[in-house]
Amino acid sequence: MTTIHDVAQRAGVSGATVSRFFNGGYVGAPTRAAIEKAVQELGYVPNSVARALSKKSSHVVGLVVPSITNPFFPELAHTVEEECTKRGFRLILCNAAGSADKETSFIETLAAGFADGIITSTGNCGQEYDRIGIPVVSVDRELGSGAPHVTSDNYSGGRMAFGCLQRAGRNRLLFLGVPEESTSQRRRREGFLDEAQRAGVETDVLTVNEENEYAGLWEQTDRLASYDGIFAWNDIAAVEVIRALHQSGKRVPADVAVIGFDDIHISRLFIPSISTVAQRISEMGRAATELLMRMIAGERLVGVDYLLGVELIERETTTGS
Amino acid sequence: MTTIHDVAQRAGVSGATVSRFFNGGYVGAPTRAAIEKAVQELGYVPNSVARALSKKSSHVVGLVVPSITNPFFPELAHTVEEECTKRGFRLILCNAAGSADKETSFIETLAAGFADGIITSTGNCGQEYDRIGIPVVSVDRELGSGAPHVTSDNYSGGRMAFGCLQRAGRNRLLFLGVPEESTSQRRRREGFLDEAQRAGVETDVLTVNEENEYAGLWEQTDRLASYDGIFAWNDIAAVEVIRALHQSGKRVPADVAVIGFDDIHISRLFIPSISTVAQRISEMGRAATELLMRMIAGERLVGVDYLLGVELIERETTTGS
DNA sequence: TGATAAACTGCAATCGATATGTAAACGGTT
DNA sequence: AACCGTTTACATATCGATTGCAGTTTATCA
Repeated sequence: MTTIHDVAQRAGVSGATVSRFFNGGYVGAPTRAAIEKAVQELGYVPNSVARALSKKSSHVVGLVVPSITNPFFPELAHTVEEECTKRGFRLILCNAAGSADKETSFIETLAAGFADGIITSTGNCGQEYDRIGIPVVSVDRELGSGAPHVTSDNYSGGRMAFGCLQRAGRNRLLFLGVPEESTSQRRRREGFLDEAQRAGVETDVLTVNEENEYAGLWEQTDRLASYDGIFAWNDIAAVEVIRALHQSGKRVPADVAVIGFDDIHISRLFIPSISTVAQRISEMGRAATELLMRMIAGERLVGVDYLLGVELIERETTTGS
Repeated sequence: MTTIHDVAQRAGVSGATVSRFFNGGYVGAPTRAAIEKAVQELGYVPNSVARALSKKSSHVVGLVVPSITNPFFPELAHTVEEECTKRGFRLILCNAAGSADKETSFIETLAAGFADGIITSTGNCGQEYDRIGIPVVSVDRELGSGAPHVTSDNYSGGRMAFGCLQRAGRNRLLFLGVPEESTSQRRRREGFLDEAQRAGVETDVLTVNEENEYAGLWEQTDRLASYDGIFAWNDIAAVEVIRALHQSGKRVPADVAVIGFDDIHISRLFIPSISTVAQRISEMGRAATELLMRMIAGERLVGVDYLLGVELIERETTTGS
């Protein structure tokens, strides 16, 4: 590995001068030329680790996600990435894959100079985020800590989902979620159940482990088929449940109406197209990035949270035939 | 930020001893206890950047992907992640998002101490990888460089796809790809076309920009409907084309049979389920990680490439109905 | 008991880059 | 010739941790 000193030696100057060459500072024209030549010849690239250690800043943002196979997070990552790039930051993605250990390990690594800030959509390690000392913004989930968060109005979304199924004339309803309940899921469930209660409709709750792509769902097809309306806590779960119903001979939406949450890309493509409560994913990414950038710039943001509206999108899985 | 010296001071020992405490070395029992206590009280976490600079190793692997919205890459990332974790490495994901600039920037950052090795599935910057001086393995695509690569037998896969469509009695065939042709796509196309020629079946080629989720596809529905068999170069493209056909009133597979490539999770779930040439994604991740680990351990691997077999999976989009 | 090895600990150099303080050289003024 | 502000460049300390070397203490064995 060629270092700044190799370049300095070759150009006949000191390391400090080479450093200034890269970071803007007084460097005379002939010296500049000599350094350029040396850099060229040696193929020198500044060592970002050493630079990060010295500057205590890396122009890198870390995005921690709980899953990478649920397309919601890649879609979110995509917009965050764009926003970061626009501002001259690079984004690196860390998949905690549901493990709190991995998450902690990522947080610590990122905080120790690898990244200038963290955007997280995992909520397992709330207290960790408090003591790491670099800016943190959470998106989609709320941390216990004082970090700003950007979330959708999940509660209203849950209510909308109920309304949609009700208008489709369904009254044997099921909420389908996962056992480890995030704040997002809780709100969606509560909105759904509150509205159902108000309307006097009884509703069941079923949780299925999402490990192994909701494999557990396939052992429950009989039970699923005993409802005529299902609210899946996200679109991926909706896809799985529609497939399971289809497999067991039930028709969607004729026999069972299904509505999801998120509005990931596949929901529009699926046949039948999937009704869902749309989160404004790109807006979430944009808002989270903006908050983080302000914090990195030195603003102290506490209790500055975004609550984004959601939108009911009625497609084929709830609208008759 | 608390440093090793804060801990040392509080525990009444030298920094070196604290370092040894963390890295395994001679530390007496009472000293050990004192350090443990100090670490506890201060909430000290070793700074990974400083550690990486000193040790010239970070136990981090970077995975560079060309896209994150095509689930193939998240699925690949998932298996690579597992393999890395198993070996005590962390994986960070870098999405080049089709931009060679971003890719270069990631490579340089990763190479300059952030990562001990790189697994890449982007082929835009072949020559970059040669001069960075850390181990590189490519997967799914081939770099121009001497880096080991792990690829599927795309050529055979293309032939299988043709065979499948032929057995379904189709003879007005289309290959659907993207304009920026990767080595993978080229092989698939060549296998498909060679076999078609051998069988005396004429075949068209259509490329559609995948930006904006294949938006261009929707302007070509008439053309698509003029074929009775389509080989999409990957499953996501297959999903899009099936949706476009469905939208324009064509039936799959009755009117047009469609086969994809990859066997991502959604292919099995889609209705109709999508026929595809399966890549052994987890095997690819495993092989790539293993090669990289051997290189990190010091082995010089040149010309050591894996060519993994593919498997035809006939589902509903090609098998009558 | 004395010799020798093993266990333990600290000092200081090092990783590669940045930043501060210092100083030389510039043409021009007094 | 002393002084000016400005530009240019170097020496050196620093970031936070690791590591070789050396020194001290404790354990082991003849």
